[in-house]
Amino acid sequence: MMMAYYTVDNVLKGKASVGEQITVRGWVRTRRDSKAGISFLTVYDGSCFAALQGVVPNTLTNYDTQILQLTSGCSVEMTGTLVASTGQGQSYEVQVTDVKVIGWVEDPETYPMAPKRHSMEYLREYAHLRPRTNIIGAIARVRHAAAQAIHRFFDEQGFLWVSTPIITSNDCEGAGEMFRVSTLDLMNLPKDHQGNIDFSKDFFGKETFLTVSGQLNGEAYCSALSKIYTFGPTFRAENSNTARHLAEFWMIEPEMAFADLMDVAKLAESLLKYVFADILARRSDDMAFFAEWVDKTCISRLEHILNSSFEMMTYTEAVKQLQACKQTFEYPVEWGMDLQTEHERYLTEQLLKRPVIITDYPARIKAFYMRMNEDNQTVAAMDVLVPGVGEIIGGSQREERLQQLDQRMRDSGLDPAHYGWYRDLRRYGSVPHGGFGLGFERLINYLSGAANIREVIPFPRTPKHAEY
RNA sequence: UCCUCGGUAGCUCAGUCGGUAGAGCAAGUGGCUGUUAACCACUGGGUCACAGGUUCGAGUCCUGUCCGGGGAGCCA
Repeated sequence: MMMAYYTVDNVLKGKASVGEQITVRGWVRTRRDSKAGISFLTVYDGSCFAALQGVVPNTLTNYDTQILQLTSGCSVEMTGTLVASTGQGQSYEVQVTDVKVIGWVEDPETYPMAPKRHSMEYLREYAHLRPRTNIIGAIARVRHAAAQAIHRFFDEQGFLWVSTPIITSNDCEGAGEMFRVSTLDLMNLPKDHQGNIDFSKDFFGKETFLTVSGQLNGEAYCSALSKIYTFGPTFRAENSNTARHLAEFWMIEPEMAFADLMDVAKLAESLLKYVFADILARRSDDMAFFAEWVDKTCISRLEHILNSSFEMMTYTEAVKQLQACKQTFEYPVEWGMDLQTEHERYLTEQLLKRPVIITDYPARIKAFYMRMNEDNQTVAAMDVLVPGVGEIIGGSQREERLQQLDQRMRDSGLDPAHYGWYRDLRRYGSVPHGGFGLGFERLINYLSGAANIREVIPFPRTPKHAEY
């Protein structure tokens, strides 16, 4: 007989017909025995949130020897006839005629993924087994769907995906500490005449690091192809121990030519809305799970956002609002100071209760490449803040005027001579342009309601943690 | 890195005034059952994070180290 393999998702979506002989392969979620002479075996394969229920009669030859020994986590190949289910909770089930055990769980008592609720902290210690749980599986599917949606959005909008380098010699970007890339022998470092490490002997002949941002390279391609974006890994060697920082994370950085800050803000809003709508439509099963077990509001708040526009507010206006409100803050609010987390939270979570775009920050607290405004005090920068996660996007219109750029570099303590190729972009056919960085994991955090960013990347890298 | 709270069974936790250990879940066995967060009964399961100290006696008090949670800074 021809064996027809199906994923659980395809079976539940009706791609197999009732009465058909089908085979699914996956892992046992639960086994429940009935004295009616049957066992219920639910099998998942990750293709969707739901598991497929098999009804296993005790007449199978391996019923006593194998079926009754199956525990959560065992891998099986289950064959039988697809039927409409008479029980509640599923539309289809399989009248099983054969179960092949592929792999046993050697000791069910100490199998780390017991069929019960585990804490997120516990699951994190088993990063190689946690994708077998409902919640991490759901996050993995949502993460995949969000990445696909982002690529689709940009493609539809005429943006080209540019792969900017992961190893870079761009230093002092002001975006944080960098991881060094080197092949030098740490036990026997080459030294120059002054006794400094001689990096001319290193692999690239100079100091190199893992990228903290693809933006500067992105600007080069934007200055020729008009609309580009990067989507790749990013590395920050900050000693950050929070629920929203990783040492290795993924970032999306669009860059648009002939664009001002308002164009950039509009792009950010339409990108986020596109992804929200897409996830609600395509991963409704996983979102329903999040809404029931993780964050009751995670669906309703996305729907609400889709029906309203983002709030926009200048930094100066935000400072006024914070000073006028009755809330008492640990840190005082004063024009010229960076907004503290408590301030950002108040604005997005209490005052507005939805995403807000803060624009036009004081030049002193922002990076050198952001474009100076007419007032000569603020720059055309923007941060998108969302409830629960905080800053999900940071972006700006870039300084396209060479003189102003050089001045901003010197004011930031940087030597323009070290930025030759970046300055060239302003010397040859410079155009107004801008873009932003979207933290991919922060986006998944917002979508799923997961409280910690370490749950939304498969193998999180944080200070002192690079296992697996 | 700073502040703060914690580390006790496979997991989540309780443990009073310092007197050698408890529950729920999970697991095992049996019962019941077209079940689906199953239910009922019984059983097994402990280097109380680690090292030192105080004490007749430490899960409990003190010191140090390691690890984890929450908050902050850095930012996406």
